[in-house]
Amino acid sequence: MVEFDRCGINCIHEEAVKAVKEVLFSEDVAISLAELFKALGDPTRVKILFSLMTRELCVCDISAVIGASESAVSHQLKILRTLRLVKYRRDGKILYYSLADDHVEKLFIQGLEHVTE
Amino acid sequence: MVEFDRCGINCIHEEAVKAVKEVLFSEDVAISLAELFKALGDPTRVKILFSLMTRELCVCDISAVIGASESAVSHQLKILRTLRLVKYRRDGKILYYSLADDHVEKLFIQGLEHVTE
DNA sequence: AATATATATGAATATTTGCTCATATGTACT
DNA sequence: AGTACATATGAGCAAATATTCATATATATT
Repeated sequence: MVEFDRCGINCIHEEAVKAVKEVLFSEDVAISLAELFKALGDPTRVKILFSLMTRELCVCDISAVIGASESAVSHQLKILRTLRLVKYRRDGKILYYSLADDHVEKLFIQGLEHVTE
Repeated sequence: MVEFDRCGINCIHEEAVKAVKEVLFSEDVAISLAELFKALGDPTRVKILFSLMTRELCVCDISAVIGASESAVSHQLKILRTLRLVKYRRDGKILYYSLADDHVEKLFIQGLEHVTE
């Protein structure tokens, strides 16, 4: 077994590093989690999602509510769709967007708990 | 009162827009929330935080566990510190980092629920 | 004081990202 | 078929970001 001695005796805690590494999830999971949080990590997307917590809305409504161009909203909605955070139904020319499930709400509640503390 | 008619009758749902706007949190809260999630939205920081879920670790340990340079880890730790996601205690030359509270764990659990579904 | 070590910080750089503008797609209506 | 409208998409650009490298700071040891 290779000794870990890049730092002095007191720095690298060999057992700790090994123990943590054993528990560590896969690289893939880390990346997926980061992607999810990154999607939530933009003011425009936060506002879109928060708007949708109230009720389903079309792109045009969202644009009016949050004060962003329809194109910008559409681009952001694509990201949220890809991550299955929102879904939509079509009614004629209009697409009504809504939250895909209750995960976003739960994450927002947890997040707000941290932010407003 | 100003009529909202940028789109045709069927597009902008005036009552919906007004109702949602009334409920909408402040711009500041949206930005704070986005900042929090953005901090969680990077693979390196996800790995750092996940490592710390196991036990407290020094910078050097974290670097070894996640396979990133100590400088990179230190830079990311600064961001996590600023957002009060991690704290540290000093023991001589070594700084031991740990999670600031249980918010991160809760957010990760919620996030994983969405990702692994 | 001088040296070594653990970590922090600043500058520089390459990549990513969010927006705008122009254009395309899909649906409804005539 | 042709027009209008709601939304999507692609290219281009400015701003943000994560890393590396060099240097600074803080603590311990001699």
